Amino acid sequence: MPQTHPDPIDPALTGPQAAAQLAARGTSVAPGEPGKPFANMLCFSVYAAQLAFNRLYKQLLAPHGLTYLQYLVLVALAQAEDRTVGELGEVLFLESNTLTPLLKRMEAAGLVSRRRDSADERVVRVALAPAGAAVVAQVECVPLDVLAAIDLPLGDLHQMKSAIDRLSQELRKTPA
Amino acid sequence: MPQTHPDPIDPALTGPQAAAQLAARGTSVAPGEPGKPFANMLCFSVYAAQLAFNRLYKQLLAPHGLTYLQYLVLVALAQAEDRTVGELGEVLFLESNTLTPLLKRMEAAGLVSRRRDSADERVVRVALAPAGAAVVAQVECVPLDVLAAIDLPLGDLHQMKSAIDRLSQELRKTPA
DNA sequence: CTTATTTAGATCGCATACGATCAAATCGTT
DNA sequence: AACGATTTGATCGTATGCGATCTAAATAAG
Repeated sequence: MPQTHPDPIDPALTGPQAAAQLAARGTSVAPGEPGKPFANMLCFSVYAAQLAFNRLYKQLLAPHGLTYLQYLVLVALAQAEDRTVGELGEVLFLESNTLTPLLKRMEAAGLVSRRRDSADERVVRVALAPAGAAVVAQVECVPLDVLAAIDLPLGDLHQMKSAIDRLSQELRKTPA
Repeated sequence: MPQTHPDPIDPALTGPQAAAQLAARGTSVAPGEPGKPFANMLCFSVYAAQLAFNRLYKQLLAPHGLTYLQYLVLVALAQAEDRTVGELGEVLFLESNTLTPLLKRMEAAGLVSRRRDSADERVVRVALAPAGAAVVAQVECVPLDVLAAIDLPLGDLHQMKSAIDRLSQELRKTPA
């Protein structure tokens, strides 16, 4: 059966794409090349780096049944008796609309426990469950493996982290 | 009706979360504080920066009916006659499983056109549609607005971008 | 004490991302 | 021509993120 491709792309407006060649110097910090559309966009560099980090972590965490965000939650919980959903949101820069479904999945997987605070029934306290603590121990070496995969001087990484954190702070100032 | 909270958190394993205090020095490049679980994780800094960028761009792009990724696609298409799905994937570091639904939504919105290559029917060529070109013109100033919101020296941003790009490259090497 | 306001999570819909799989078209070899 | 392997997108299921809205609990006002 030829000519019946899964997605034939029906009419489709052809359109005069002559309107190209627009500056498009997003978060521009330098003039751009034609082949590399995002060569000047700091935002894209951060975006691409996050994709790369996420993919590398995914490879290392998937065998333990963890996603990167779930790993972050476990790390955050490993350093405290428990944390409320709001406190988790503060350290992760996320809201309950993201955290609640995430924490429910993690609870279903036996990684964390969720409990209403008896003093304030609005508050949900999240803590590491036994299985979660076990997984935390298993993935303890993952960050070092990632670090080992990066062939750059530790000092450079320190500087980079400080710089990115400053940038982050600046970006979080404005939205208000 | 009291005591019937939307999500009561049924049995929930209480669990001895005593297994905390684990090093958890993810992508660690320095010793950590108790209150800041990710103070040493470069990966988290990148993650948080990406969230912050995305939120700021969302504010500026939403009035034009664009998401950040859709904006990136338009920028990429503004600099070329057209691009195949694969070529878009190369510059955006994404695969067809993400791009195809995205491009279909953008086509439905009249932002881009999708066409099978007549020479090779496997290939889909994506180009800027009239409405897409118009939106590109409208959002031309967005990157400068973002840049203006960042109270840091341009030189620092240049350096930061170079450093992040190097990091990105390193991270993309390993997965193979 | 009763009502209005605030606060903490939860819910819903939509838009990314990605692993796994599939279909169609092309290419390479015979 | 024919058939297997490769290439290019598309499809599906799941997990983030987030705007908008909702509920219940706690608090403030009267």
